[in-house]
Amino acid sequence: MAFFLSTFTNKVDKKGRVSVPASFRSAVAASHFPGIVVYRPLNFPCIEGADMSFLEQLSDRLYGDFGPFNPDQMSVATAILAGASQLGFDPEGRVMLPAEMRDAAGIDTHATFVGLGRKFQIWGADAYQAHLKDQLSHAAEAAPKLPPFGGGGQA
Amino acid sequence: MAFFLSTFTNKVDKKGRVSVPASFRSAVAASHFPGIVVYRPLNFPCIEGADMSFLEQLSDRLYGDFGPFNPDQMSVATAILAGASQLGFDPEGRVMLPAEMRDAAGIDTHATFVGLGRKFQIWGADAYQAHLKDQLSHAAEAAPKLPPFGGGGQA
DNA sequence: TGACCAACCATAAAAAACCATGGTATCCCA
DNA sequence: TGGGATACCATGGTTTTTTATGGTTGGTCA
Repeated sequence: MAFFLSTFTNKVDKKGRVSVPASFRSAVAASHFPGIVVYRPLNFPCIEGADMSFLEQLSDRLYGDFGPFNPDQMSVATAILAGASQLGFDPEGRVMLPAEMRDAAGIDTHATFVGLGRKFQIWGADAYQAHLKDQLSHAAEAAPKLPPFGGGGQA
Repeated sequence: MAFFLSTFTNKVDKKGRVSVPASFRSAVAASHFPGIVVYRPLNFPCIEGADMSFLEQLSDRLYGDFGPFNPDQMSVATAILAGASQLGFDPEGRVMLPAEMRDAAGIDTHATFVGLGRKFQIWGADAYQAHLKDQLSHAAEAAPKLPPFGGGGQA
């Protein structure tokens, strides 16, 4: 499955087009759908995206963990999957962000793409600066509670 | 997974390129991505690096142990993955260190690669001299306090 | 016809590939 | 064992390609 790293800030032109970072494009190139899938996360004022198989896996997991007729599952599936969009690349590797998502995320002239492993986020450039600060201080507390991983050291 | 040993100091040219030690290169050669992945550790003024599967493992482990929307998971993922970069080798085995990382680590003209097993660090050559001194004296005190490990005997 | 959307073309900046070189350690053979 | 040849590695500069970005054109649907 695709893997996303690093942070990139690109410009949104007046037609709403944004270049998807080249490394993100090549990450999803192998996928069945040649583009990205975006949705509104529940907990942050931003857009989240991934390749198609990530959403398929998320769906499978919801059904697997809760069963197909569980109310919690249904509400989460509706909130995420029903609002999702497939965005194809134009010949230059750009996408058009849906207007409602852009508004919801407060994306104006500059969009920041944030690689988070199997998925990524898209923030308004200014909002992300503040968010990053929060996350870093939160991570300092949260990191020791998380399971250790390779290298034998603190990451 | 790749394994890194020894210490090497190489020159950084004015374009920010550094030769990755040959033994580090061959360590990651088997990996899917032909290059290294670097990120800013939380606790030291240096750069840390590993092969791609190290970060994939970290990411998948976070997503596996917690739901995909857990706040602790998200903050750590943001701190590490969003600040990470994939650095591909040029045909001569060099990488371009991102400017912000070079600044954050105080790397000027000479970069010191420090093998630490599953991962490695990159320091400014001068800063590393001081750091090494600290670590050595600290290790002498810390070693006896470590719990015994493998083989059944005292280390 | 007018608004919207998708492809096309152009350009400047940044990144990657290419080519050349000097030094060092290693191998081979007399 | 000595000396030359050789392979490898780190380094520097130049060229080519990619990427991000802006504008323009053509088509489509209401």
